[in-house]
Amino acid sequence: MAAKRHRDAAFLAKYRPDAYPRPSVAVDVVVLTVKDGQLRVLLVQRGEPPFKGSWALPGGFLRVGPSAKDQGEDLDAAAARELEEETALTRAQVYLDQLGAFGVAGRDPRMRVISVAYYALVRPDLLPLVSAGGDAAHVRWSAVDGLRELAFDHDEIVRAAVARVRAELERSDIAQNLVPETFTIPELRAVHEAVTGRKLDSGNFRRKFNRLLEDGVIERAPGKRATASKPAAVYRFRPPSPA
Amino acid sequence: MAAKRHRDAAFLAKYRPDAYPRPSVAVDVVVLTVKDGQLRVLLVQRGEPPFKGSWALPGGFLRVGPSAKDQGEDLDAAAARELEEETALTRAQVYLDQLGAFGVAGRDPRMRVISVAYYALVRPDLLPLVSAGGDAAHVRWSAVDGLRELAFDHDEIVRAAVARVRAELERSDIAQNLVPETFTIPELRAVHEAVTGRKLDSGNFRRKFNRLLEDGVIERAPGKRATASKPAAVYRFRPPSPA
DNA sequence: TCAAAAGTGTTTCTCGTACACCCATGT
DNA sequence: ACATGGGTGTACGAGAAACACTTTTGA
Repeated sequence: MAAKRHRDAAFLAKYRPDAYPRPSVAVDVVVLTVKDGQLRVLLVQRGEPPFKGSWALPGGFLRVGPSAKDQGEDLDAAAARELEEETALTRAQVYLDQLGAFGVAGRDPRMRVISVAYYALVRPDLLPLVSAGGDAAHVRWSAVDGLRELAFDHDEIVRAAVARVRAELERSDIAQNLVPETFTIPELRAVHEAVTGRKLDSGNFRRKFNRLLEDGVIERAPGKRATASKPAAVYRFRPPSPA
Repeated sequence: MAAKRHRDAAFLAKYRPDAYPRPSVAVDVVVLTVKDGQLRVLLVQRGEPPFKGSWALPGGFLRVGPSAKDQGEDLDAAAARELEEETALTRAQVYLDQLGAFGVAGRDPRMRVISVAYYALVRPDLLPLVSAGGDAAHVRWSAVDGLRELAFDHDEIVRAAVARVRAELERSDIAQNLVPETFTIPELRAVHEAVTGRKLDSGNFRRKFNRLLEDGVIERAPGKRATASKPAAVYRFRPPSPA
């Protein structure tokens, strides 16, 4: 054991990273929205091997600069770029955050690839912009449950993203990135129901909502909205105050 | 905008990842423990440029195989290896989980490096094994607050790890990775206090502890422990039942 | 007028927080 | 004997959950 440690230390001292093979680094984005009362993920059909014809997450390789001075784009920028290429949505329009790195050896049959996954939340009123992007035939909003046969380990990445969003929903205000600018209480509730997959008591949800109102997180917006029955009051998330 | 998208699409179609520069991928480990009532992180002093002489997280480059068939070690394995090289602690002895990827361009002056950060929790009774590892002169357990002048962006990584552990502590049982096999209620409370940085009410903590007892997460261990005052009962986390 | 969904009220339980207090022990 | 810290009891408030009920509308 001590001998092994010694070998490792010796190895490290001599280790010259530029003399050894490097992995490729990809950035994949789990683009999520709520559509038809369901949490859905944006998938694109691959036109190239490997996994040609399979559905996969939008993504691509990180662009690395040629020199120490020009090291290329940031990871965040790469995620925003991939998002914009596939959906015509800019970073300012969506919530975008890193999920983690997925790098099991063999996950890409061509070569070693480390994928840094991001997740994005798209408000449903922006959905038309997405379709306007590329060719709709190879893009699809798929329900997040029971996904199979995705390229690479992308189903695992989607599962991780969904778990993350569910956890985040309970502790923060990310729900605002899944409703239009203005919304009614039942609409916000529908988002929570879609994400968690559970029916919520309307009365209890209203009380929680009222706490957000009192705390100033949410404010009344002008007007009412016609619904299937009684019209509902319209609200908006209060924009972050310019400190 | 549409024109830009088109250029990007054309670029992508022709993009041959192996023809473009790749980043190096490093794995850094935030090794945490509770020592002297404080949450502390393991730092090593760099013996090589860049940042020679500065304190940094233990870490190193991911070993990538030479071919599509042999793609090298998994990210998790690399983290476990780095941990063992620096501390002589094996993966089975500590809690080890991924934190995320840190890849801002320019974070390493030599070349583009994406660092996949992990965090590890070390029980204090294993601390002697750590010092037994490398040369103690270049290893240090530093308090996590107010860290400055770390190499690269390692202070940012430590901050992220601490935030993660604090959040995790409230929702899971990771505290068990920061106490010895058997422990008293006040000892576990001291861990919570060290991690959160707040004094906790001993009575309230005891009630929360009792819930864990009732839920079978924790069980009584034989014996008592002598303390500065009244001896305290000894407990242990119940090992996960072999399903 | 009837169903659907908005909106209100009430009750119960759990949990976090604050705080007063008793008890066993080492010094 | 007394300070220290283990261990117990109580009380309040916030919030989750379950559920009964009224009100307003479109069909």
